[in-house]
Amino acid sequence: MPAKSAGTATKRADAQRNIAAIVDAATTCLSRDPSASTSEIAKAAGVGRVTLYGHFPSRTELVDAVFVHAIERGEAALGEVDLSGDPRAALARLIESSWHLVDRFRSLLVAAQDALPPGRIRELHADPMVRVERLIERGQKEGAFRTDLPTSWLVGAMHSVMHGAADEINAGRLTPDKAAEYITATVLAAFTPPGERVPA
Amino acid sequence: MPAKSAGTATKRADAQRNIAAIVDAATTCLSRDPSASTSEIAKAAGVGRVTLYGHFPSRTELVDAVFVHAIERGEAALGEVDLSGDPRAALARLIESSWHLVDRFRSLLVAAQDALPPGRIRELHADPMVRVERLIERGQKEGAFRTDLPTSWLVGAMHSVMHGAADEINAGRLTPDKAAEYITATVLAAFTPPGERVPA
DNA sequence: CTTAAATCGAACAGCATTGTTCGAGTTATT
DNA sequence: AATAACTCGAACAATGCTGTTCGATTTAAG
Repeated sequence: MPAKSAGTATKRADAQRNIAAIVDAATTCLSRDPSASTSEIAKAAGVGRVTLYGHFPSRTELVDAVFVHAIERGEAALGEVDLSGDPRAALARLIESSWHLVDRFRSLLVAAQDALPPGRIRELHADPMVRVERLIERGQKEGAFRTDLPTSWLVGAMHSVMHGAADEINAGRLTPDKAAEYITATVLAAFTPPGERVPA
Repeated sequence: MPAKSAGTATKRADAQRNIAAIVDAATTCLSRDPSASTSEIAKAAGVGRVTLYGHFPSRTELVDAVFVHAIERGEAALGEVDLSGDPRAALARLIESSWHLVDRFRSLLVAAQDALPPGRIRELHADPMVRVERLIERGQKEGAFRTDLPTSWLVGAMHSVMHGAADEINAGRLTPDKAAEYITATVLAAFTPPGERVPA
């Protein structure tokens, strides 16, 4: 009787291991090629294609699971960032952490964009978004960040610059070690209220 | 005898019309869906699929032709922008013009990215890029723009913000009429040298 | 040790795409 | 009006993907 307690259909140990292997393999495969096929992913996971479909009813649901997993890992990392104190310093710390996530998972975002139904991505991005938004709002209230542009725009601008940095690295015009520094300098300047001096 | 002068294989008038119609239709189709099929494009052009392949040997070459055409139109528009005088004002004018192009052709860029061989896009973007780069370099020499970040990074950052604006519009968080204003405010602040005041 | 769960590869059906071929019909050009 | 260029739709082959079914085999769990 596989049902230990009511409702929870307990999977066998090897099944759980394979599921984890598939999600892991899918993460790396989709990060390399957003349109990676299920064959490719199954092979990378060291598993038959049938097994994959045994655990995920469709490619779409697999991509969804991978995306959810990535978001969770991101949330965990971002949750440990100290967002107190001077908003500018806090933003610098947040960028430092966020940047690595964006760089690592941006191709995966592309995969999600043309596999998942519209709106699903923003639904999953909502929580991580809030963290950034809160910090920016606090900075605006304290006069550290400009208020002549909407908070949502500033969030988007920060996102855009990070994505742009990933592109620059891909194009070979930027080295990964300098990225965080450039992003921070650019965003801090962009957030400075008109009439105020840009921090050095 | 269709050969009027040596070498130039003169196409018949209706053929020329159809080619133009195909490129036009492809532009709008690929702008809506970067993975639009040749059937879709042919139908939109009011032309048989065979005719399309009669003029373009492969889907790839059609995408290339569309992209080249778009770049040419863009170059023409940007060539009329006055880039003299205060670098900040000139940049604002350049953004105003560039923005519309980015907004109109960004999906087409996606189509090009996964249809054209790597490097081809940057090859075609080289000329338009120079225009922006020159202006930023002048601004840097005159002390209007920061010099603690590479020119190529600043170019990329401007590009990223414009692309981000297009995303915001797509997501319904931004209206097209405010976009140029937001972009300009953000980029001008981002370009301000550390220690200097952000222009109002 | 017994049983149920999980695995495997091969093979199938279905779908969409690209690019080509054919023959018959239409239209611009001179 | 004669000719060559052009167009059309239908049909074809080749490819690659998704998702499913089959029967045989391995493996975890009580």
